[in-house]
Amino acid sequence: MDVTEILDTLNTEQRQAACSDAASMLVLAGAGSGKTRVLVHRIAWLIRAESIAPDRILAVTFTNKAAREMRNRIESLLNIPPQNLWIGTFHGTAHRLLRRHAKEAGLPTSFQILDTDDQQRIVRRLIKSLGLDENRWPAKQALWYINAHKEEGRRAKHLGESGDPFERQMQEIYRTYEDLCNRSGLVDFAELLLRTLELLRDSPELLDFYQRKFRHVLVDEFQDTNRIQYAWLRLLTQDNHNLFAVGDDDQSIYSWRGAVVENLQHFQRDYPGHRLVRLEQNYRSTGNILAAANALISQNQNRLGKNLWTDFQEGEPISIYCAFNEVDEAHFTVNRIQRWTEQGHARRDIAILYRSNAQSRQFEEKLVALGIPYRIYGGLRFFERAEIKDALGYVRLVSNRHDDAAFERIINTPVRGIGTRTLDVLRDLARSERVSLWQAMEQLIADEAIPSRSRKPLMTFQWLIQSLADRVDDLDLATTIQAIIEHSGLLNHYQKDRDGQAEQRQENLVELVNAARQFGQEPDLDPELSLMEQFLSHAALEAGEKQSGDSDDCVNLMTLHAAKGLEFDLVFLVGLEEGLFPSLQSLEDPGRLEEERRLCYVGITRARRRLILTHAESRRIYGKELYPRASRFIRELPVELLEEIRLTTKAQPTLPSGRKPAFFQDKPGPGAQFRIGQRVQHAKFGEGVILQSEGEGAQSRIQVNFTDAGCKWLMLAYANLTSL
DNA sequence: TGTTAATAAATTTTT
DNA sequence: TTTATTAACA
Repeated sequence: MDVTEILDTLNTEQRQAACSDAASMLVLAGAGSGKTRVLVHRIAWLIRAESIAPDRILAVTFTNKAAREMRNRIESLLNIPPQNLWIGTFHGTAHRLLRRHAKEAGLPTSFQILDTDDQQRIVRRLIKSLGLDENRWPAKQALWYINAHKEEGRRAKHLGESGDPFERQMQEIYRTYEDLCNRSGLVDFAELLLRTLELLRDSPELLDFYQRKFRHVLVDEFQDTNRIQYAWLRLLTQDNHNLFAVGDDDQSIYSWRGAVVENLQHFQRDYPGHRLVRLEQNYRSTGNILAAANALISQNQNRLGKNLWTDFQEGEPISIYCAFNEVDEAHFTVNRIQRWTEQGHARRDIAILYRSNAQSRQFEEKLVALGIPYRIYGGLRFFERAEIKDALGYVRLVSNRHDDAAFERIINTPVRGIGTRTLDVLRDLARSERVSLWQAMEQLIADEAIPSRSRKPLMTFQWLIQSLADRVDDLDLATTIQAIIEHSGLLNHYQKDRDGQAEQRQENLVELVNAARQFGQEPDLDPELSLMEQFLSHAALEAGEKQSGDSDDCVNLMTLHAAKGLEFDLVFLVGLEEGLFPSLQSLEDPGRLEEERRLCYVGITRARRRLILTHAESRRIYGKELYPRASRFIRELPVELLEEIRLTTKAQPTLPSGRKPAFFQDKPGPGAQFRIGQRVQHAKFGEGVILQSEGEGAQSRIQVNFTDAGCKWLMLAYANLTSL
């Protein structure tokens, strides 16, 4: 087999990594250094040069998208689809193992996956049923508690006795939640991972089998792994240490979600004899952009260390625009976008990156006003939409009557006269008898213990689900879902236009049937499992596209987190202000601040050719006017790389030193006596010193260095300064 | 049972 | 400011 083509296109370091003969390998892959390339070529190398059977390679990623891309690229590199190659997300792979070994894992074969929304509903309801005050015990907090413990591998039974009443209460919630999930056959995202870890750990035969099976394990985005994921990788590679990890500590931006960057160090400790390769040549950005990124990230402590370089030109300087407020910021940005596209550049190569989703609105408004197509990343995804989840709720209950999450969701959707009181009785009964809500309902109906006014709708519901199950028995997946949507009354329910979304919702339901039909044609389905179950799992694990592609050539708007892994010719990094980016919550904590800085690093390194940073002097946040200082991240960039953009109406005449601009000296009114060096008082900013001025008349602006608020450019006309 | 008024909360989100 | 959730109401 000719393997040169696998190696030809790689640089020295990439090649070292791809065809290494060391068991374990840690690849520190800087932004834009070709990390996916290395992974793909490594797999190709293993198959072609080392004759490893594809089914003995496991490659794990974090997102479905990354997994898909890797699969596609391997296919095109090898020219054939590598059969039985295990490429998938951590959760997808865990799910696959749990389905295969449900019994050993202590799960019913028909277990269902809870997404975050389902999980929160369950916890909220559970807190209620424990008779707790929802204000004192917010579901969100309990959710966080549960997930954090699961991500650390701790079950409720592992938690020690505590004298702390808060801790005790949380433990009880956790215990009850675990109990309920077990009874209903429900598995949340964290549970998928933890369960799989326990499965392998507690079953020596299985562990042995998979250790032998997977001769090579490869991981993408290794810096994002949490404790469970790392423990799981270690377990699988315990005997041969064949772990190939690719990551970048400088792009670790998910520690708040349980990612443990230290896993990079743990790797070095736990895999003695590993080889370490740094990929530092960047194939994406101009020299200036990389210099800025390097300078910024060098401010962080405890890095493994890495310096990006490129063969490309220096390129243009990095621009900074200081806007008056968030409206001006959007105005400026969108004007620049228009200018750029008029020069013949594609919109799809432009991105506006912000710290928080709330910032998108201003930009949207301006884009709409100028008729520039755009796309926002990060809305509801297809399988997360209410109507879709309702429909799937019926499907779930039909296939597993004990699925309490599904039961809760659809018991009164569409409304069928089952009110809160009846539900409370049901929940109490279910809890005290330790049965599912469905069983509680059956019991309640049988006992005739409730008034017939509440009993009747329950019976109707029971009959409905039963009849759906009968009707659907021998139908295929798509027809089943179609039938369920029609006969459950959901379609009818969503025909009523309450919020102008009726049409969209109905379309989505039709689309769901299409999706189900298409799903039946998928090539890599497991013939051992029912199609329905696989479809439901698919819906939970891969929530679908964020948005249907309305137009191909769109300006991209997204958060910095969402931008990781993407690249654009022109990038606007907006809202660079203290308290916004870095975020308010991170200002006090050096660790969190470093993560913000890494986030900024990620943002900068998204840009291929041109990077424009903006910040505003005044910004409305939650209805309050704030006057934030420019972000420290701007100050951390080398001045020589930067170019400040000023929108002056007229060119400023160069004046002999000592002379001040005329308007500055004899402008009538309260501003008359302002001059450079003058101490002034501002209503919001307090005292400061005038540094310089620019512009004429109504456009004239002055720069004032305030004692407390820092340096600001102000419109002289609105600044309302008094001299001191 | 659906509407409305009040109230609270408000980063980031791969699965 | 916006948004979601809940309590009150007709």
